Amino acid sequence: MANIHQVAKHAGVSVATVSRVLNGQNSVTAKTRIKVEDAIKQLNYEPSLLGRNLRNSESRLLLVLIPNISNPFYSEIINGIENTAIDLNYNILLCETDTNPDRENIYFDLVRKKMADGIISMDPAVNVETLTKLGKTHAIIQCSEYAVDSGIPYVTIDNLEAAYRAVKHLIRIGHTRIALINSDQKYLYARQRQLGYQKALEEHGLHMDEELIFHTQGLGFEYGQQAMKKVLSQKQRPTAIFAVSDLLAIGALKEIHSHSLKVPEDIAVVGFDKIAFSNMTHPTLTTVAQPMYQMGTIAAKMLVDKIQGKEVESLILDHELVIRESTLG
Amino acid sequence: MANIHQVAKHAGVSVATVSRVLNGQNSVTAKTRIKVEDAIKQLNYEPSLLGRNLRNSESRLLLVLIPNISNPFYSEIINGIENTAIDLNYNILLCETDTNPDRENIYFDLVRKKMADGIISMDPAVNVETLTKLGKTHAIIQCSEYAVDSGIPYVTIDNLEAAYRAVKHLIRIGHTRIALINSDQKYLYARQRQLGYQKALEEHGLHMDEELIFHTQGLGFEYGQQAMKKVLSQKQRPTAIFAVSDLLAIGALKEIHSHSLKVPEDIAVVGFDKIAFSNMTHPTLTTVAQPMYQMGTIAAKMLVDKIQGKEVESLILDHELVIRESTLG
DNA sequence: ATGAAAGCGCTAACAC
DNA sequence: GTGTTAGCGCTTTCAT
Repeated sequence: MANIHQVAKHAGVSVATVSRVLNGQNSVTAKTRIKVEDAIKQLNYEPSLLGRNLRNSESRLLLVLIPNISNPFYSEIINGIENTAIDLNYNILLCETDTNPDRENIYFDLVRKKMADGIISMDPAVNVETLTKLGKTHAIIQCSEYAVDSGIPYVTIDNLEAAYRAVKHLIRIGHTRIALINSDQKYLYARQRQLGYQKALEEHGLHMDEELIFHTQGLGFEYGQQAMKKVLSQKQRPTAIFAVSDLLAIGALKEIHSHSLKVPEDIAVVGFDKIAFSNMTHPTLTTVAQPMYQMGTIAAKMLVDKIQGKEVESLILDHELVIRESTLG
Repeated sequence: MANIHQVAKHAGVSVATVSRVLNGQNSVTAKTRIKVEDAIKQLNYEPSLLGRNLRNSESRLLLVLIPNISNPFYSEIINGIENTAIDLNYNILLCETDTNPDRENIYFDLVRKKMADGIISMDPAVNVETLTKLGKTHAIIQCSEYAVDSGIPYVTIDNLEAAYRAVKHLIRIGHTRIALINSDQKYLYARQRQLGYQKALEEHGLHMDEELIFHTQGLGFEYGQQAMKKVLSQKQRPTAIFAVSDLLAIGALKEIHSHSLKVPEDIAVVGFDKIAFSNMTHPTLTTVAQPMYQMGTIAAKMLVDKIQGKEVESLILDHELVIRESTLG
């Protein structure tokens, strides 16, 4: 593997000139440029990013912290991040935290040790103090979930409003006994969506029955299924379910079916996120669409801006209620 | 941000000694070590990986090339890769190729330019020649899919045998008219699974009807749905479907339902991969379990071995037919 | 337009 | 056990 010195020697120029050619500076004669390019080709030279990055004090790597890679909600976001990163000549270091502080700390070290230029965090609650502190000295953006007073810019949607509209839809089509399948209250979105649920009920003079609120221990469908089991064991069964994620809603759907009940005839179901699979269930799932791809795109742009020292403002994106079969009739 | 020199100065020792402390060498007096550690703490020093990596001519990054991040089949594999990488003190650079040669080339450059120490490729067919060539000079492992004569080690399963068993199961429970929903034949696994399908039919003296073989243009469920539409438009409807992936099978399921047909009563369905969703469908999906997590684990180990110059052997892992509701009765 | 040389932050060979 | 120093491969300032 040749280095820049050998190229310079072979081309009969100085390393500075080679570097100029490499970086497309126009202060090089066409003739000299040709010589250098020939040498590069002949020696099969590839400039080392290790050298360049050290010199430039940057890694051109963005750390993406994601709780769980298997959750399809994040796939779309990552898509947006990656495409934007590529455009801006960055690459992403995808890191799964499993909501584990130790794990997250390993990844934080990458930015502390200059192996990453900044962080997009999607699970800031894991380690709020550390994140907040790190945010003072390093470029960080929060995406979807955010720690409110971390002072770190975020991009997200209005979860309260979105949940409010979802539940209002259920009320509008005649439901009065609506269960909430929520995840752990440690998540900001969980608290916000619950507030939206309450707001809708109150606004329509419906009694908010604590017995109709179920909290899951995890985010996978199996937890939706478990929760639904509890819902169905109630003496007075609700006629509708609002689940705070499609995954939970799909688990609920499964459980409803296994009791030979029909959706939406016996029970209507609304999910949240509009993951691809929500359109493949039987029946298809009414859900709240989040602009996942766009959110990723924006988070990446914000982060690169931040890295470059620009001012960055938090952003709240639009959502949309998508009515499908699970709430028909 | 302090550097090693400032730490050395502050501690009253040389940079070499600081480096020794940093790397846990035991040739340092306890007293000296303390001094250094104090200085590190006081200065809030974090060693730069940029410097270290340049010096060591390594990046400690593994490039993971994946066709599509939204496909849940890969999520589990990536999980295995990442956990193993962390254990071995590496990190992963996750890159989505979208089966696009240009895109892949951008990523190949990362390893050519020393920003990654090796590659785990999951879609080697995109760019076989380039990959083969790169494999001569760089550490590469193929995972799941592989280019047969690239000479690059791989870890996978026996796709022919797995498909053979899946179809045999359908035959055993009485089906004689079995359609194949296959993806593009450009994929090795698609060709291998089709051979397994044929083998099972032949072995039972069943006629292989070309009209029962359907090729999709893509891998998402919408393509399974499309294919199923064609299947159902046949004059003589098959009684069973073997789809080469769960995603396709789930799309097929959807289409079957929308024709008010019942699975497995009217049509039995078998998928492939055992993705998490395959247990959430209605009915649950009979499928072939691939050891995705283990495959990722092994691929990562193989790659690190290769990077360290060790000999690496290709590996074929076990699979398992998981019989669920979609083929009951 | 080009070259010489310093230096990014680190490790390790060598000397004591 | 510790220090001195070269050098990993690059970019950039300052000369010329």
